[in-house]
Amino acid sequence: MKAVTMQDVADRAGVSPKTVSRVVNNEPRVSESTRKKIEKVIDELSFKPNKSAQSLAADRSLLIGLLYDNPSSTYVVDLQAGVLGVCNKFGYGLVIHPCENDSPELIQRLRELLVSSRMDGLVLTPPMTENQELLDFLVSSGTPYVLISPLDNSQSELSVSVDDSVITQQAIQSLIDFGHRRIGFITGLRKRSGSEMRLLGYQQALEKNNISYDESLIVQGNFTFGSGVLAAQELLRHENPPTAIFASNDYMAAGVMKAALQLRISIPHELSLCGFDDTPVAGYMSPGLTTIRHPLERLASHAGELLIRQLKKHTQPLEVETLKSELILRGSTGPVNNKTN
Amino acid sequence: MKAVTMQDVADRAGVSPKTVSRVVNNEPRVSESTRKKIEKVIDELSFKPNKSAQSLAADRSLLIGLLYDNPSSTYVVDLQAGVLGVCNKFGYGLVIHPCENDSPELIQRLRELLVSSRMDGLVLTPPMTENQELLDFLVSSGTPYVLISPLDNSQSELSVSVDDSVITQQAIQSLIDFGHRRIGFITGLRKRSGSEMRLLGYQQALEKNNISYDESLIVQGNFTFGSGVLAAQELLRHENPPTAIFASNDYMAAGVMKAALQLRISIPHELSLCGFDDTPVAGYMSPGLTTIRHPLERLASHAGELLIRQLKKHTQPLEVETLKSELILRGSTGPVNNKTN
DNA sequence: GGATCTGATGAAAGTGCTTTCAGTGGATAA
DNA sequence: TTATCCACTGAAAGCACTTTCATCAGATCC
Repeated sequence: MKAVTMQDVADRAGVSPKTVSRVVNNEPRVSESTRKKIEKVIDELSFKPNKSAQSLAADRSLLIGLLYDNPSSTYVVDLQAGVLGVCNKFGYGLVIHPCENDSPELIQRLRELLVSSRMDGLVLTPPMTENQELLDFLVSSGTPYVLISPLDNSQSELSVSVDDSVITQQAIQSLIDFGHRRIGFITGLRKRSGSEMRLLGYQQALEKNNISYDESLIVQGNFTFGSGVLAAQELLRHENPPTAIFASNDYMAAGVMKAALQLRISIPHELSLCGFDDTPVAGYMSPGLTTIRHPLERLASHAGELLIRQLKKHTQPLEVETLKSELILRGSTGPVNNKTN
Repeated sequence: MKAVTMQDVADRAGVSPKTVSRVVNNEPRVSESTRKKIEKVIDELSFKPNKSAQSLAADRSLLIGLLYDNPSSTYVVDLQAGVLGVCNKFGYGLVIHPCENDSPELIQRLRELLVSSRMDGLVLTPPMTENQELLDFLVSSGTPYVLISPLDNSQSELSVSVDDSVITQQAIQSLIDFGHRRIGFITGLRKRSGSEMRLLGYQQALEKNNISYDESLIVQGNFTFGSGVLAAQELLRHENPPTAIFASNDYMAAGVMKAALQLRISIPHELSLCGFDDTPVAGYMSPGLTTIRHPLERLASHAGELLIRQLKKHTQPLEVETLKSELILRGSTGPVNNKTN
């Protein structure tokens, strides 16, 4: 089962290896006729270029890296799926790199990875997208990268984003439409722009509906189940408790559900609850959790394609496609229960 | 920032590139003194061999593949973490390959991947571990592989396994110790050996405690939330319903919880519930779900190491370490409620 | 019509490592 | 002592591509 080489193709097509190489790499300066001829032979022999040889000769690895630091495995898997898809499409390999954004060794580790894997470019996800030290390092080392960001960061060609504030506003609006006026908000880690954008969306929705912003309804969480429980307890023991709670992710929402159960507050009759991320938990809770779903896989594939097109020389620029997040309505939200009013 | 080559090291150490290569690859026939000397230079220059060149010259990619087809993303991420760890340790790259075991194109896709990525070996996970056609293909194509299997499949050096039956038996025993005698069992997909092993463990536990096996307490599920709901409904409407239910995974257990809620059956007071896998859901449900945790990451790293040692020429065989699954007790299981008796 | 340009093609020289095979010198055997 | 062996080392030839640069015919120009 000896592998077919470029030389084999060249011989069969009656051209030089260089011309085959031109066709393989989509280079110009090949007459249409010889291109067709060579493509035919490539097909017949089902020739695949040897990646190692390509890398060695061209001094590029045909590898891109995906950096993430996210406790939600569904999030990670969706990202991977997206990037993997484009990688396959363009003949690139994917190097996955789970990391710890807060680790002092982050950059050192990455540097090692960059040396050993020689990745041609990187896709960064939050929170690394906001790690300035990291970004500086990448720029200084000349590593191309693309960000998947929760900001509408249209600043550059370098990022793909969905605006968390827009969809959050929509979710809050849906609660308001159900008649809720006092809506608790559990934040994520405040330093993350995603958290800030969600809070912003909340504020915008209130403003739009002339509901005054009550600081005491905003409780700090840290994206974990436990923090959701605590935050909910605080909110639900409020002297004038909210009739709805928006949690900045599903895990905290699950925490709210637990707290509500403990306090014998029924969802959605006495309390409406909305999460964020549409993790499997959301569907498996009782009642199902109303939540927000980002088109993660497509975001990731978009980011990957952006990166790869930037890396390849002879490619058309990517047409931009608008990606929309979705509000998933389930049983955890509903009309305000009037008996309490 | 020109990269350091083997030649540079050779020059600085006053030896030939070949000797440096010997040191890098841990080959024998190098005197201790020159080995030390070369290692010193490698350190000073922080030389890393160029993977592409290595691959090209030695005709091996230094890549291993991880094949999985599992809806649980935590499962997938744990596996990846395990294999990734070993890969880094041994200077290998990891190619992740989510696939569909039932797809007729599975083998074709894999063949393409094998051609384009030239992976040196594969780690297979269930259900691919039981896909004979796939295994045959791998053997015939001469691709080394290692299995992560739920069978105690000590048949070969080629597999790493934990015996699902043992830990299931333990879980059922714990229910029996709580006084349960009628224990419902929701199976997974029956063709999977993991499912069979779990059922076997259930049967063994009953037998050991002289509890007769009641076929009507066994309901078929398919690992999904929905199937859990249905199975639970069937069990709970049984004329002589079980006081405890074992679901073959957490998702189905979540389904049971939902069904119980609908039927106003309280967990754990009126019904004990045990899941399998210890996914995040288990911790986020109310009450928390008693479940079983496999040491997945370590299984995966073990499998990876087994594979890589097999691939590398100059390595010691791996000492076997016994990996144990764990029963995680949470609020969903408890003593039989005597008021119903 | 000769000079110049241009698009298409190929020859040759890398790319950084491993392989194969040929030494080399000292130790062991006869 | 001489033949044999063995541990250690290196020279040279790849590996399958890409790069650079040269070539060459036909088109374009004045």
